[in-house]
Amino acid sequence: METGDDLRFDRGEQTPPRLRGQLSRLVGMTAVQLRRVANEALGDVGARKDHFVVLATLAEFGPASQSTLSTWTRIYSSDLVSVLNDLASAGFVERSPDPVDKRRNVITVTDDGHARLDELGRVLDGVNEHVMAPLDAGERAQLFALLERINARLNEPEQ
Amino acid sequence: METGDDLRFDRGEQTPPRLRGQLSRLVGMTAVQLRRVANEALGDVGARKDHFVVLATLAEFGPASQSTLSTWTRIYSSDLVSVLNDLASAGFVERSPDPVDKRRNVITVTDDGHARLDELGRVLDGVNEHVMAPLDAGERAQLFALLERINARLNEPEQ
DNA sequence: CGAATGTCAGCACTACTGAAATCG
DNA sequence: CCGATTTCAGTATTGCTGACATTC
Repeated sequence: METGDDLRFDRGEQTPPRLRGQLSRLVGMTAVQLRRVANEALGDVGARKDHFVVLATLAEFGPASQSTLSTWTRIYSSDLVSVLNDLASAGFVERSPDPVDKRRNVITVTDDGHARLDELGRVLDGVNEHVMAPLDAGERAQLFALLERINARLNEPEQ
Repeated sequence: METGDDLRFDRGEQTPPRLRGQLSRLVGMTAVQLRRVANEALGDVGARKDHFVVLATLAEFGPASQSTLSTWTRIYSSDLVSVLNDLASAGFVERSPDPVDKRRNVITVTDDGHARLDELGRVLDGVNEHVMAPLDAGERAQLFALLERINARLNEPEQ
């Protein structure tokens, strides 16, 4: 099954030049892999990515309604519901009705929630360190800066 | 609904430091946006991302079986089927049985396929130019180089 | 009334798995 | 019999939309 097979010679991990120049492909492949390793690490401690995002945002900016939390985190309000269900039932946040506006809930991080945030932070720091090991501090800063500029461009009002 | 509302003061697009240091979040957000603009542009001419990937790979490396095409493109064989159905029914590739191994198909790009590849290439080049406009040539090269090193790290045999 | 908020149900896309049929 | 190839069916995750009830 090996000899005379002219369709399976090894191109290995090569990529055609036309594809190599596509930023969306390179970023996309990287994103998939990064998400995979991050989710694996978080899954080991029973968490998901959005748990960390919500806890970190609340810890930094203070209590908020779900709608403001949605704009801060860029997580859709509809998706926030199940994330907050998870966090609340585990005792990491408290979801209490806002006395001055009965449409809203006020979301607050508990002490357990701060501890959880620290735990998830350590997990993710480990992942980041492992992934970025080949880059020195200057290169890491440069990568972040370049990606943030691309991001800013993508978030500009179109045209 | 504005006065006395201490839950909605504007944090704007700020991001907590803990989140700003997460490579997976930054790359993930960038990937989502890049995919969106690329898909919009490709959708305008009735194509999808994988169509370009397959055509570009076949044009560069020559005819191949679906299984080798799968390893070259990193598209799962099961997902390749519908992509090739699209391309074949539009006349951009030919899927003919391999005479020396009746399990395989040989996939070949047609003349129309090469024209289509050029068309999609122009479309995507336009997208890339628009997105990377704020970066000069050196910065673009650096961004690609850094991402490729991260990618190589992620593709290392684990540990 | 119109607008905002939280909730639910569902869609589209993508990465991925499993199994079956055919053939080497 | 074992393994490779193509195909189909289906799962899980995620970004996103629409609708609804409640409240401002």
